[in-house]
Amino acid sequence: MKKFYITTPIYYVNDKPHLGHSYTTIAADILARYCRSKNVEVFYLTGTDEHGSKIAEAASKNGFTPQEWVDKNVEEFKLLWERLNISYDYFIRTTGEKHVKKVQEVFSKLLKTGDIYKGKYSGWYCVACESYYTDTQILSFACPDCAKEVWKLEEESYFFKLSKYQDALLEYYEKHPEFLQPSWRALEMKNFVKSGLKDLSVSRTKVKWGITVPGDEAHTIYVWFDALLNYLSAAEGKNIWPCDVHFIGKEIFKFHAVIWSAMLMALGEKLPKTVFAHGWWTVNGEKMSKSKGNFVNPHTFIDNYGCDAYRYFVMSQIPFGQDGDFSEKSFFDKYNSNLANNLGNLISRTFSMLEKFSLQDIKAEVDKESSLGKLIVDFDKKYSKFMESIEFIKALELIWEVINEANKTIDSEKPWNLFKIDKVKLEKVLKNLLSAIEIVSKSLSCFMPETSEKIKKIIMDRKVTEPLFPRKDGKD
RNA sequence: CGCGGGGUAGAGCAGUCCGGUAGCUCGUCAGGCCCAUAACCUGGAGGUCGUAGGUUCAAAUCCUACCCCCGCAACCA
Repeated sequence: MKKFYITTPIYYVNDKPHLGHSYTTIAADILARYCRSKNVEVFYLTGTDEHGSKIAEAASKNGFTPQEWVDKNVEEFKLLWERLNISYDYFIRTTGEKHVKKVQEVFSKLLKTGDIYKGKYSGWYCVACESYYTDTQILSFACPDCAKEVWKLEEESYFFKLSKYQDALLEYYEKHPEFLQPSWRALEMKNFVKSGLKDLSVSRTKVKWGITVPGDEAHTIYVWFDALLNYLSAAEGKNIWPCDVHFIGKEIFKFHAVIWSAMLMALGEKLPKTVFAHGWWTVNGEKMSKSKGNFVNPHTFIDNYGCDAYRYFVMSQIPFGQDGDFSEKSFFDKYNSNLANNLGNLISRTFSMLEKFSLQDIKAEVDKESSLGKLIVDFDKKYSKFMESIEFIKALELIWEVINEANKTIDSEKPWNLFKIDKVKLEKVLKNLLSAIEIVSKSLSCFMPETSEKIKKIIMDRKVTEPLFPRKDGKD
């Protein structure tokens, strides 16, 4: 049996899960479900990143130990994934014993091979923000975040020999065009690597909440070095490395395309087959940010519209990879027009006709001569192509093409007239519609699992008991 | 000359590689239908395709210059 290993990033537990987190996780879920539907054995990994100074800070501010704090916050993520019907196979936490051990093991190994060495890190340090900044980030000796004075400091640090892998990385990108996607984003990464890589500081003396460097208690391991290794530690013993797809947001593309890849090279491990960086959401045209407090809380939309409507909206609103905008207005419009009117109403009218014309016993059968039938015949091939090239929006458009054509067919064939004049034709038309609905239900199972099940049940019962997506009123 | 993405109807986007009647969704207007969740179907209105030049019989599409928006520019996941 083929195996497929897919991951989301591990999310930093200090934030509550928002639109961005849910987007990546839903996308990965859709691909995972698609693969399972093709009888591929899937390992879908998600989890949380639980180390770092910000977490320690927040914990103490709230009167918790860091561990208590992350234990509490991780539940927020698990709850949301449950509500969104996320079918992950394993949830990794970087404070887990197995992961910690793996990270220290890797660190020791690279120390031994010389890919990690002890050196001196120097940079501009802001006492208030407790972090370092580079020359380019500093404007006239002021911290770019809080504008306070910064000081040139130097401290002992372990470094990863990132520079050593510059040429190997470029060669790898060249030989594996499918590795970094979308390709236009890959160009950015290539240019970045070409511009020259510096060795990466992978330990901190000022951060206490982290995995300690084996044999050197004064240092903790840099959170990214720790976090990236989750993909490897979670897979240990499962014989599924290399990973097939890392789904990530564009803001962390570099960490995956460059640092993670170099780490794997240093370890002698294979690189993942694909790293796919999706775009960012704006909200009502504005960037999501803490200062604006405009993070979209998925729960609000799940409460009002349901889990599947939410999954549908985020996938249908923008092509996967590009940036896009989230607004309640567009959510509302899409819900009504695509889900309630097109899909929901198609199901309603079809099954009410079956009942009205006493044709509940007929079986689905494609009329290959009809334009609807032609769509159905070509469907699987096109659908698979879009899913496999991670063009989710195109797969959805294809499904809606069938839905719209089915609605058109009803209008042009006028079954209510056929009922009076041509019962043979009537059956033919309705059988064709049934096969359209079957294929819609089947192909929607990755995107909207609950809805897909509901439609299946409607097909079985030959009866709609309640609307799939009740139309919403009250918004302009 | 740091790197990259983008500027096409009221909104959101496709089309640009491989020039040839400017297309889709939503909204809007008119008509149709009556099976259906006031849903569905058909048609109309609405764009000098960021600006200025150039190549060509023909440019949203190719070339040149410029303007505007948005990311990235490594130690905050």
